[in-house]
Amino acid sequence: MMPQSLAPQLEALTWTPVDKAEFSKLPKAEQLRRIRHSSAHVLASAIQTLRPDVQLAIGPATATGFFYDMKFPGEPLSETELDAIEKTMQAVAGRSAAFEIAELAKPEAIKLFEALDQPHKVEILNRIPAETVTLYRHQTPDKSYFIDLCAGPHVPHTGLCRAAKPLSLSAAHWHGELTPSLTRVAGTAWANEKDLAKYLEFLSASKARDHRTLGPQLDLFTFHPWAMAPMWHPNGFTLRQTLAAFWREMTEDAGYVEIFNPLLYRKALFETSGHWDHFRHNMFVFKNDHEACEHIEGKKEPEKESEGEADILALKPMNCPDTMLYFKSSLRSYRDLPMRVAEGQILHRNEPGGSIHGLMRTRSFIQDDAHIFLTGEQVETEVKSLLDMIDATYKAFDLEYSLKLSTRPENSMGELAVWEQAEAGLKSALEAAGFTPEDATTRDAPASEAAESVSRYYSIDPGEGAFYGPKIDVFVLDSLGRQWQCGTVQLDFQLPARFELKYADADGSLKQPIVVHRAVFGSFERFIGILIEHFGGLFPTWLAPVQAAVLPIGETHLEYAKTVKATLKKARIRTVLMDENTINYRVRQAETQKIPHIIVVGGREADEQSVTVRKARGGGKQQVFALSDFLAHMQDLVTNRTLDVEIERFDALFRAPAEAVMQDDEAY
RNA sequence: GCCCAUGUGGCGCAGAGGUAGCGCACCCCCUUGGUAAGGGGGAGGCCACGAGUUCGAAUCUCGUCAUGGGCACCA
Repeated sequence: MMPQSLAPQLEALTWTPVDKAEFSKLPKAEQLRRIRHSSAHVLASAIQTLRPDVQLAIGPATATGFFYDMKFPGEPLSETELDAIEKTMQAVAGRSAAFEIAELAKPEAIKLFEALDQPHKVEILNRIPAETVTLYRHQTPDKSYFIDLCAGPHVPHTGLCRAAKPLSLSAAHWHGELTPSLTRVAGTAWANEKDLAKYLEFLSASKARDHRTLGPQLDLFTFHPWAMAPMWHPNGFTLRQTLAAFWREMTEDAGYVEIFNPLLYRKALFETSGHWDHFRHNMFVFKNDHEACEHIEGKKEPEKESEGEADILALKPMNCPDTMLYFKSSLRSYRDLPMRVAEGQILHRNEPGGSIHGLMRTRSFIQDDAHIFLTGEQVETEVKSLLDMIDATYKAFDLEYSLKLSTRPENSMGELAVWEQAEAGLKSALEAAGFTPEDATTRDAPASEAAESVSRYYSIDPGEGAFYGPKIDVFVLDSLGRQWQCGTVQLDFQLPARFELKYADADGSLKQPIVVHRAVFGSFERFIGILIEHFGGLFPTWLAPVQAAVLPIGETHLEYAKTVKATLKKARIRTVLMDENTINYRVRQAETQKIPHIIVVGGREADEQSVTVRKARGGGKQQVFALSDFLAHMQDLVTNRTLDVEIERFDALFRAPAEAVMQDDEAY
C-alpha cells in the first residue's frame, strides 16, 4: 500500500506521539469527539488494508460516530464487506498503536499525496491556505503505517477506538459535484463497549417506534406502490382530523380566515409567482388533453408545437400563488392589515425518488399553511407572535424543537438591500421572542448549564433561505435522531411585487404589502410522523383515534357494556366495544392497539353503574370510577388536550442531530 | 436523481436450480366471570414485475418498479 520509495522521506519526518496525559485531562465530550474522529482513521486504515486502491477524501466525527468518504476506482465497495472491515478495525484497535503527528511543508505534502495516489487529499491541500500541514499516522497489524493528512486532534492510541463499528454505506458527493463519486462508510463509536452496546440497542428499539412500523400496525395508514403518497385509514384520518381541528381553533383564535382553492391551475399562475422558473421540474405538469388516452394507446400522434400555452396545467405545489389571487380579488385597505389567510389544501410535489421517506417526505401532503399580508412596521410584532404560537403549540405536545434562521441563497430573487432588511426584521423578532443567536460559547457550554435554556437559542444557516426571502424554520428530531423541518416562518417581498399586490393606505396612496408564509406543524404528514414516534404510538387521549375500549367480562355483562359505550359515544368519546374471545385476549388486543383507556365491566360494575379502567402502558394499574365521573374525566382530558402520557425520554446523547461535528476543513 | 442493499400469503420471517414453509392476523365451530395470547378445523402465495440462461428458474444474469440506509434536492 505504501510505495517503498517513500519510506525514507516519511521516516525523515519527526513523528511525535499524541500526549496521553493531556488527553486524559480533556472533558469527556471532547475525548469522545476525538475517539470518533480517530475511529474514522481506524476505519480508513482497515479499508486500505482490504482494498489497497482506495482513495480517501474526508473522515469527520459525527454526533454518534464517524464517517469516511472514499473512492474505489475499481470494484465498488459492497455492504457484504462491512463484516470484514469491522474485524480488521478490531485488529487495528487491538494493537493499541500510537497516533503520531508530523509537520510537513505544504508543497512536500502535495508531492507525497500525489505519490500515494490520493487525489482528493491533494485537492484539499491546494485549498488549505497554511504553509505547513500536519500528518497523522498509526501502525496497522501488517506493521505498515496508515498515513493521513489531518488537522487532528486524535486520541493517543488506536486501542481507544475499540468500541467502534461500521454500520452503513452510501454515496456521497465530493464538493458540490453533481454526480456522486464517493462512497461514504459511516459508523458509530463510543468511549467503551458498554456504551456501544447501549447505542446498538437504542437503534433496534427505535425501529419499534419508527412511524413506518407503527403506522400500519396501529392501522393509521399504509403505502401502496401505485399510490404516490400514504393512504390514510380510518384511524389515521381521525388523527389527522383531530389535529386539523386543533389547527383551526388556533388560527381562528389568532384572527385568521380560511379559504378553499382548487388544486389545478394554468401555468401562468406559476410563471407569475416565479415557481415555474425555479421548480417546474418538481411539479406535476401536464397538458389539458382530452385525447391523452389515445396518445398513450398509440392511436393518435401527439401534436407537435400546436399546443396553446393556456393548456399547460400544473397541480399546485404550494398555497402561496393562489392566496395572492385571493388578496387581489378585491381592493384592500390598510385597515385590513395584517390580513391572515389560512389554506390547508392538498399539495403535490414531484420529489426525487430517493428523498421520499415514510410520512416525513411525501409527494402529496397538506400544510397547516397560512399567509399574512402586512406592512413593514407590522413584521416584527407579527413574527414574534408567530414564534409564540409555535412555542405554545410544540409545548402542547411536549416536543423539543430548535430554530434556524436561513439567510439569502445563491439563486435569490430581488434586491440585496431588501434581503438585508428582511433578515434584520426576523432577527429582531427572534430576539423579541426571547431567542438569541447560538454561538460557539453557548454550543459548547456544559449540558447541565445549557439544558434549561437550550430552546432559547437559534442557529443561523447561511444561504439556506428560500429564493424569495429569508426564513425561520422549526426542526424536530425523529426517533433515530434525524432532523426534520416542521414549522416555518418566511418573509416574502417578491410575491407581492410579482402579483402587483396593493392596498390603500390611510392617505389614500396605494402601497405594496409584505407577505409572511407560515406553518406551525409544517405538513400534517410529517408532523404526525414525528408525533407517532414521539408518543411511541400511545397518543394522549385527545389525539388517540380510539379513546376507549369497553370489555365485558362475560356474555351476561354485554348489555351493561353497551350502555357504557353508548354513554361515551354520545359525548363523542371515540369508543369501541370488544366482546369476542376471552377477557385476557381482549385486554391484550386493546393493549397492543394502544387504546389509552381499557374499560372492563362485569357484575360489580353493572350493579354500581361504575367502570374499572386500565390505563394503557400503566403496567396493568386499574382504577374504578362511577360511570358519570369517568365520562366527565374523559371530557376533561379531551377539551383541555391534556398530555396524559408518559413520554419516554431517550438519552440526550442519542438524540443529538446526526450532523458532522467537525467542519470539512478541520477534518481533513 | 445517485451509491449500496433488500423484495417469499395482509404483517413479521425461514428456505432454496427440480415447481414452497412457520408465527400472527383472517374464516368456521366450540369457548367467553376479573385484566397481555382458551381449543379445534379451514382458506390464502404463478416467491415484486419483465426479459434472458437452463431440460427445468421463486432460486442464476440483465432490466424495471418499490422499499431501506445515506448523499444530493427540499418553494
